[in-house]
Amino acid sequence: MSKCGQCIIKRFNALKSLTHDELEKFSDHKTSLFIKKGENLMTEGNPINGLYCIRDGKAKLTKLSTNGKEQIIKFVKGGDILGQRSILSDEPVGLNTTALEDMHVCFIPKQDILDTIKENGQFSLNIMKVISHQLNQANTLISQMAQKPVKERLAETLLNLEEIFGVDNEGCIDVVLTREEIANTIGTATESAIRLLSNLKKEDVIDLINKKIKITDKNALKNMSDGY
Amino acid sequence: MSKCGQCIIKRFNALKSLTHDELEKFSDHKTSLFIKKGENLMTEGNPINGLYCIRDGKAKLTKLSTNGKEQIIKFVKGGDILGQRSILSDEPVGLNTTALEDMHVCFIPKQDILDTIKENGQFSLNIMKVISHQLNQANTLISQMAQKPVKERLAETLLNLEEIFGVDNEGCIDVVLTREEIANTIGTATESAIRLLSNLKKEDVIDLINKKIKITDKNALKNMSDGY
DNA sequence: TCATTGGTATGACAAATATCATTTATTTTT
DNA sequence: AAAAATAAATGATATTTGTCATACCAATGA
Repeated sequence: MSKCGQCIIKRFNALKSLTHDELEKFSDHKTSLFIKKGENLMTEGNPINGLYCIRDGKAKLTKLSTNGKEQIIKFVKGGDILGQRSILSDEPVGLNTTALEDMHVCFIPKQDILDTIKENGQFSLNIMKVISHQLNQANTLISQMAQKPVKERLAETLLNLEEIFGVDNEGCIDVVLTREEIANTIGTATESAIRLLSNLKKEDVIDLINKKIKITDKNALKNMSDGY
Repeated sequence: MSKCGQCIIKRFNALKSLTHDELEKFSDHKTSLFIKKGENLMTEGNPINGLYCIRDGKAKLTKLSTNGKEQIIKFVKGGDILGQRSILSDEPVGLNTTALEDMHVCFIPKQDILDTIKENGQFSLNIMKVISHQLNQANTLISQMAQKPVKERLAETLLNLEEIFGVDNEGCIDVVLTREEIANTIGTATESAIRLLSNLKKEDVIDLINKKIKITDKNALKNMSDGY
């Protein structure tokens, strides 16, 4: 199995402040796992005993609401780390992590993480920064969900998706989601999401190519997301 | 000014893991401030240079959405600490903190906090726990805002308010909010909030006494918040 | 005391969104 | 390739929620 020291993923996340020795320890203890599209990496309510570092692939983080509907809270991709919140607060996992495509993930045991947090102040601060940033994003999302109508939330979501996943060589947002998943992201009925996407296409703001979405008028979307 | 070592507030929050020397340092550097009802302790977008520890009083944490409406994200009270997210992520303040009644607050300079985080692993972990817990709550709220209809969100909010602020000697939720503030918490129009409160009173689930709300049938509210 | 103000309440109506039904397209299985 | 299953699209309609208008009430100050 490859060494953590050589993994380029670590350059992009909180692991970048680790010393050589700490990386060696992680390397020795880590396990590598492969998750198939549709499978769960973590499940809401379950305990967790380590940190996951995504080497490759995309996933949705979801919550099941009391009425049985799935709410997508967040999307993650290669370079993101998962499980830190649950490890730190010593609470069960809060969100389901479901692979949107086949994933390759590294697992680092909880104790190694906690030891390193105590020893390496900079690593500790980096992890805090990640969580702090996530909290800020979550607060923003609460406000948007509560205040914005569905059309604005859809516009916002499309811009977010392009921001997170980038575009493929045809200019399409580089992730494949079902209409239902888009609806579950913005918190609306699948039919409503479909209708609004159709409207956006008619208004020449987006293009629907195969299973992917291409933003053709980003400014229009930005204005729309702000209610203009 | 009183010493941090004697402050009972510290028993209830992340400050409880501080050593005697650390508390002394905080004591020497801290300043005490009084915020009148309606005034802001922190303002969205502003930089922050320390941690606030609420000794007494209640506040709402809000975000102004692009359409100019206020969204209440969270309520805080004596014993809660504020500003840790912003300090740690080195980002501007994310939420306005507005006093719901006169407040007494202690301010501890940022550098003291950062020094202590590096030196005291347990304090560091406690702060992380606080933020992690907040992130979990925020994620839950996203799901509720996105998936639940207004009536269920109101029921949920009333239960939350009683949980946070407790009840006074008449059994009323011990905080005074305007109808507009309740509406801004659940993300609806003021008139809708008023109407739904009136309905709840007619259904004998709550009682409206002066400016306060008394939950008279908690079970009914719980069921309602779950959509039954 | 009266007048003014801000918060609360309620009705009438409009707009947004969900639900149900049906059709069409796309993918998967046989 | 045909059949079956799943996903997407669209119309019709019901429900929820927001907006506007107006009335009411309670606190406050001249």
